Amino acid sequence: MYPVERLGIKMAFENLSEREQKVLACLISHYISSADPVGSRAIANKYRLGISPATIRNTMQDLEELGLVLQPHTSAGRVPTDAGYRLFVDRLLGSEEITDSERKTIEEGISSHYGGVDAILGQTSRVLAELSNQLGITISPKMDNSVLSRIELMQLADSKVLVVLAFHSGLARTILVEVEATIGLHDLINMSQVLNEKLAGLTLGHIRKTIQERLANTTGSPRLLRFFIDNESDVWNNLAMDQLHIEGAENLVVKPEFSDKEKLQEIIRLINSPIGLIEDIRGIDSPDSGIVITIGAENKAQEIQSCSVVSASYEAGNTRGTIGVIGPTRMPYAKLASLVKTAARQLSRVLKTGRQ
Amino acid sequence: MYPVERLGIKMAFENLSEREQKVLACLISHYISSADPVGSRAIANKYRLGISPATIRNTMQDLEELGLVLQPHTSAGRVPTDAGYRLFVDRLLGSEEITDSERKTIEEGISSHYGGVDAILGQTSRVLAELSNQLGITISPKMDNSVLSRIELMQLADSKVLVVLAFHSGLARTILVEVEATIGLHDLINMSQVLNEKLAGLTLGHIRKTIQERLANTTGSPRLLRFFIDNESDVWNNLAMDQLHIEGAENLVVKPEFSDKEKLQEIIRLINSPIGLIEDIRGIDSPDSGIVITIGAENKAQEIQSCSVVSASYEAGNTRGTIGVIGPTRMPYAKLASLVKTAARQLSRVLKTGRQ
DNA sequence: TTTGTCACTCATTGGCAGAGAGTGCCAATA
DNA sequence: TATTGGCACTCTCTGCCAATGAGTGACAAA
Repeated sequence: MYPVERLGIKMAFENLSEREQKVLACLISHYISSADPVGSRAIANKYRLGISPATIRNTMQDLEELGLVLQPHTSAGRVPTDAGYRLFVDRLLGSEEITDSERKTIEEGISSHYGGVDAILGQTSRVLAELSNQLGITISPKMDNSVLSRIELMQLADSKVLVVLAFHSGLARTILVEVEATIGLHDLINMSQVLNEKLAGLTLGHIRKTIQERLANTTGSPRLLRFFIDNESDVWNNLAMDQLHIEGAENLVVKPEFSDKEKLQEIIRLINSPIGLIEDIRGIDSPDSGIVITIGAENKAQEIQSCSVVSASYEAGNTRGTIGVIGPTRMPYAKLASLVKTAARQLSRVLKTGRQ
Repeated sequence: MYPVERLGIKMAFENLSEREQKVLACLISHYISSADPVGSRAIANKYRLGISPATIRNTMQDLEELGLVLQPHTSAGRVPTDAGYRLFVDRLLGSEEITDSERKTIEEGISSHYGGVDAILGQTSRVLAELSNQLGITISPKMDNSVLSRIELMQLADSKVLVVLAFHSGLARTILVEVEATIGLHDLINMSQVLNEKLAGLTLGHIRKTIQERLANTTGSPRLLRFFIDNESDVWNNLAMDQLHIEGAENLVVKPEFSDKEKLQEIIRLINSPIGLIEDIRGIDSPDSGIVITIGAENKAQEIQSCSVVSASYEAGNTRGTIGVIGPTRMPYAKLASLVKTAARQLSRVLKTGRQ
């Protein structure tokens, strides 16, 4: 309640006895695979800690007072709380290397693709979902920091112009614009050149803010220019929206945490229109590109407050993106951490070597 | 079993008495909204047919002998069979107009978008899912029949070339190709021009078959040419693969037909990698662009044999695509038929008027 | 041919007892 | 003083049984 008390609890976290740590670790390990409340006897039998169930019971009572575990009901075993997972992840988590076959799947799955960065990200989220048995997510390189490398205009049949924007990060986006009439080839090339001169080399964020002045005295197709300049068309804001790929909904269906249909429906709805989720996950980027784990209620998005997110960032040109997995808080953190880390590294490598 | 018998049953279908038709129609209507086996009393009470429950029971026995309904167990009401739905759809289906608000949603949801045809199709499947409360699906215009309107090469940083292909149907696709080194601007323009001369105006199917001869004596970047010509790179086959958008998985979660988790998982897996589904749904295109309904086991794909598909085709340039909804056989066919029909019309209109 | 009635079937529900898992507490122990 | 074994207690889960109720099939009457 009061800061002082919270501090007290914090101190207790630090001062957990060896035994309490061990019991907590065993309990969580066991719970992660069983999904059932863990009793003292189960721990005593499965892990040879050299202490009796009665002692474990006493220890578990202490852990419960610290808010690290809880009992669903009086005569049940214990289940970790968010705080328990937090402590486990921060201080008790061993490293668990991925297998050779998993590494191979990552290297083969996350590889150059003529579909470009978008296709690679799609594949990455599929690989993450498959290997983690959770939701696999990828967020495109932060568009606002992406440097526009080229902009090209292409006349289609009728009165349509296809605008192709290529970014240093390797991303390419196309936009279809309706213009007044067929623009002459010469005019189009001319306009392309001017646009490149005025916009190429700038970040999208920069372009968004200064587009009006930059294109103020430009000549060319009025409708095309208006499309670029008018706030109403909202092109630049839309371009700046990062893309999110989520795969693996089928993995959640069979998890006991989602046996409640309402809950399952809610999260599937979130997957299909993940508005807001991007900022939430991005917000937890670590500066040193390490693994970031947010647990349960630590997540801002309402819908995933009983889930955890294991994420890492990757490099793409001069900007970064984020990948990760989402699943119930009961997840194999150590394993997923090394999975996500390996995948992020592989993704950075693929995007860097230009093998894409 | 034998053709003769099948014919017998067919004849019986044709010769259903007025009363049998009415009872079947009532039974199906009721079952569609209740999802519970329908008893004779329920029909007698809800629909004023002027006959007693006992008579209805007799009629239902006849319908069961014809294979149009069945009893899950002895003391239960009746449930329609695939054949029952088939007959209902073919001969008893009234038309049910969509509401004004639904029409409005369709017209606003399926509208021009600077994301091009792909974005419009994505929106269409979302609108279909939302209004139908089932899965909404769209299949891109048949690529093999799509006429290539322009092909453009664009030098990116490093040794990458972005190939942009625009089709008459309004679709645009980009491909990233790794080349030996930076190609001079002049060479690139030159190559673009040659490619356009040799390929523009042809269907993708035509290009696939004749690409080797067509580009045989072309000069330009060897790696780029090899990419286009080599069977190994498989570009053209991949380009020819139609895109499928499916939305609305959240709608299925709460349907009693998918209370079995295995079943739900199976269909969500299908949604995420719908290999084969495209051909199945395409295969049922009607020539006259009307509504096509396939029921239960009529579907080829194993995973949707307890589902029905309501589909219609739309026009895009000089080729066609398909849209529709998928859901359990227990679906409001009349309503969905007019929904899909309206959506297909709107989609054709949007793609035609060049407002995209 | 239609209808009312009656016996019969079968899924569902609620109550209840017993089993089992697990705890908290306490006294004995090392 | 920390640990342990024992024991009473709590709570869930399962199976069983009877009652309920929806629905049918069959048959005789209208």
